[in-house]
Amino acid sequence: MDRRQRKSREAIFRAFEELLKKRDFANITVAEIIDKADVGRATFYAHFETKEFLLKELCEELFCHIFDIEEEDDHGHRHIFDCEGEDGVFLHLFKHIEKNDNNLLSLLSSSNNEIFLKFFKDNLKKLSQSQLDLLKGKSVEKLPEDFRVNHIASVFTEVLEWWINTGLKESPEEITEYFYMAL
Amino acid sequence: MDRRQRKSREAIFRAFEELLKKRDFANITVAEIIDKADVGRATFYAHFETKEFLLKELCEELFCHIFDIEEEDDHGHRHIFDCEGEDGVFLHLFKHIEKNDNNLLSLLSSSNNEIFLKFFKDNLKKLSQSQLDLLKGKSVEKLPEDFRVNHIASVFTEVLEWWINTGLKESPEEITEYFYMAL
DNA sequence: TTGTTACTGAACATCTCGTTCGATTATTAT
DNA sequence: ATAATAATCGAACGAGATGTTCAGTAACAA
Repeated sequence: MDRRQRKSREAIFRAFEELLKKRDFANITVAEIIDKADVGRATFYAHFETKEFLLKELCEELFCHIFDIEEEDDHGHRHIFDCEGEDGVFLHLFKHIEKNDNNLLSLLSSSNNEIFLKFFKDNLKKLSQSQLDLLKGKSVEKLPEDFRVNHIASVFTEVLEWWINTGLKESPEEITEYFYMAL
Repeated sequence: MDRRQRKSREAIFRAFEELLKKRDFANITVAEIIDKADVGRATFYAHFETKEFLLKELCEELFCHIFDIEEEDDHGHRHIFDCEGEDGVFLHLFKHIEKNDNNLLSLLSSSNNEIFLKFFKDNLKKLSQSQLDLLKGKSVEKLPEDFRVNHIASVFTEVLEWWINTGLKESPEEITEYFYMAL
C-alpha cells in the first residue's frame, strides 16, 4: 500500500477516534473529520464510502487487534484464544481495557459506548463458545447452547459496562471475580 | 387538550411507529413522518422539537404504559409493582410482550431494537430494586447492591433479546424459568 | 526520467433540517 | 349564533451536510 494512502487512512482514523471520544457519532460531520485529519474532502471519500463505513472499519481494526492477536512480534503471533496463563482469557481482557490499549477504554467510556459495547459483545460470542466450561455446576448449564454462549458474552459485557461506569474502582482481578460470580 | 392536538399527536406517533418497524431511526426523515401522518410540517414542529425528541416521548409513553400501570379501568389502577399473582412481575412482562401490547414486540423486533432495549433496561432497574430477593442463595448476592440491581435488569434484557431473536419459541412461563436460571 | 497513482481544493447539485408567515379551519366562550 | 382563540396548512426560505466531479499538483515506483 502506498505510503500516502496509509498516512491518509491513519490520519482519518485517529481524527475520528478523537472526535468519538468527545462527541456523539450522529453529530460528527465529515467536514470535522477531514479538518482534524487534515486531508481533502475527496480523499476521505476515496477511502471510505460514508461515515458509517468508517465506523465499521474502525471497529474491525480495533477488535481485530484485541481479539485475534494478543501480541505481535518477530517471534510470531500469540493468539488470545491460546492464552495459557492460569488467569484465563477474561482477566486478560479486563487488563487490556484498563490499560486503555488501542484507545478502547476511551471509546467505551464515551457517549458512543453503546456502539462499541455492541461490537465488543458480538466479538465475545466467538470467544464464549470456548469458555462454556465456566457454567459447569450452575443452573444455567441445562439451557440450550446458544443461550449459554449468549449468556457468557452478555454478562461479561454487562460487568464491563458497570465497571467502567462506576469508575474502574476494582482491580482487573477483582472485576474478573465479580464476573465469575455473576455468571 | 384540544381534539386537534390529540389527533395530530397520535397521528404522528402512529406514523412514526410504523416507520420504526421497517426502517432505521437514523434514516427516517421528518418528511416521511408527516407524509404518513398526514399533517403539515409546521404542525410536526409545533409538537416536537426534533425527531429525537419524538423518539424520546414515544418511549416514555410506551414504557409508562408498560411499567407504571398494569391495567386501567373504572375501578382504579393496578400498579405493576403490586403484582400480587404467584407468578411474579417478570412473567407478567414476558406475557405482555408476547401479546405485542403497545406494539412493543414489533419495536423490539425491528432493526431499532437496541434503542428500545436500552430504554427497557433503564426502566427495569427501578423494578429490579424491589426484586433483589431473587438473588438469595446465589454467589452474586455478596456483590454491591448497585451491581446486583444492574445484574437483574441486564439478565432480563439479555434473555428477552435472546427470546425475541430466536423467534419466541418458548412460552412466557418457560422463558421466565430460563431467566431465573440465568440469574 | 517517465508513467502512474494519490491528494488537493474548490465548485456543484441535492437533500434535510428547522423556521417563518399569511390564510384556513376547528374549538371554545360569550 | 357570533366572536375570539387556537391549531393546522402549505409553501417558501436559509443554513448546513452530503457525496461527486474535475483540473492541477505532488509523491511514488520502475
